Amino acid sequence: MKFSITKRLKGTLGRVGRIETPHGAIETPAFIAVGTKATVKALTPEMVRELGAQATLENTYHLYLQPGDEIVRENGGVAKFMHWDGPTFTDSGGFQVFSLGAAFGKGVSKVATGDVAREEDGRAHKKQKEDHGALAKIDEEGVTFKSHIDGKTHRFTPERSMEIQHNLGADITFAFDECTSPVDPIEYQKEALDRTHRWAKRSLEHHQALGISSATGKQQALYGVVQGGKYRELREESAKTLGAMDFDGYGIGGSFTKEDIGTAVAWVNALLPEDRPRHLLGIGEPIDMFLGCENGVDTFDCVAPTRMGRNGGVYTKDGRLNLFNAKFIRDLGPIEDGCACYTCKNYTRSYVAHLFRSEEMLAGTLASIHNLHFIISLVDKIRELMSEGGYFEFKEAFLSRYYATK
RNA sequence: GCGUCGGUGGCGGAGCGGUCAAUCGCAACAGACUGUAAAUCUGUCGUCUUCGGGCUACGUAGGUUCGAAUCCUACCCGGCGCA
Repeated sequence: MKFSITKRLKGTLGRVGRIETPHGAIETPAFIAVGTKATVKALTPEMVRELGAQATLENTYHLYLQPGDEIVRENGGVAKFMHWDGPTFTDSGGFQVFSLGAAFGKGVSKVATGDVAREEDGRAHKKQKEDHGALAKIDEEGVTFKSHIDGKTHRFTPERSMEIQHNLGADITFAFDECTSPVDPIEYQKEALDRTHRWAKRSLEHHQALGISSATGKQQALYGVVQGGKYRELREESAKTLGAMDFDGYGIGGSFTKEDIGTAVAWVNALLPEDRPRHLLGIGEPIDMFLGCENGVDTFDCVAPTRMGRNGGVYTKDGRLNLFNAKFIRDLGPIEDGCACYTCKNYTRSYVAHLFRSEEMLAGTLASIHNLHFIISLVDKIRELMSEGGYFEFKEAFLSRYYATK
């Protein structure tokens, strides 16, 4: 992998650049589509390409459990397996340590808002009662967890995650980390951070020992993952510690409070080596794209566009809409006026609302196309303006319209 | 005509003397969703409300009872069976 910076946004940490991987280049900043189980849900790779995605991000935990990383390797690696002809990333499975461990049954989102500690997500709570507790337990060596599919016990260590990711064969991989809960106390955040740093070192050493991907025969890049929650001293310590290691790039892992995303990213990126790309893990609301880009993030990934899309939520320049609302039943306009996506060029809100109400699969497909196109082209626009000027004017106009009271 | 079973909130369908404005589905209305245990989940869902409660309700009309969606009588309507 090669990374080059072509332009900087004056007075900020922001930069415009290019990541070259064995399977193609990524112009940055860029939004990466999430395809956890080797598919961007509801979309074919051709659709994903057409709506503007430059790369996709798959998941180690999910593909290890199903179909198994050996099978993906036999298929020539995850990109070939899923018929995606561009660059790919794989997350390490570290996030699942959080979502199946600390966050299990507590309704704690990675982006905390308000009284998360006391709120209980009904769905997770119900599942917890069925399954009698968290599925993951952490120790110094790694994580023991139960499959959410069949309950069987498995174990991940940094070394194991690297082996699996080498079998999956993505161009860019991540070190095995622990994503803490936003409600964990600072003492635990510190303990987890130190462990994540030891895991980072072990990930890097094992990655180097493994050499080229057994699936593709290509050299893979490895990103270390900065943690530290909302605490500045921990974030900075993490950036310095990992920055001193020989990673190809860096992931910035959550957990933040919503207000702190921009500041936490700035603390970290001020200290990370400038010549290596940074990926902000799992962040994807429109406002976050601005905060990330001007604070030196090069790539993002997030499930929000596709998950929300499947649930009837769509982004527009005038804010988010819920296509299940009665007011759209007879709305003959496109989801978003002036949008160039396939969905908006060909269908009315009325039609897509009908598909959602009648539970037709195409609903999720059309909404996912629009949402991914929306967020990808937003980041594309940001990249263009960071390079050619007009970024701040655009940001102000966009956000004031997006958040205008309707 | 006789017999029999049944008529419950927008729909389906529980309840069969009190704790019933009435379990539960569906539909409807709104909300949540940020490295995907997610085509998932949550709330509201007779009516009025100063959110304490009030009012009207279980085909219709009477009756029994302290008390009825639940028991009795008549009638109306529907399914089935027999003529």
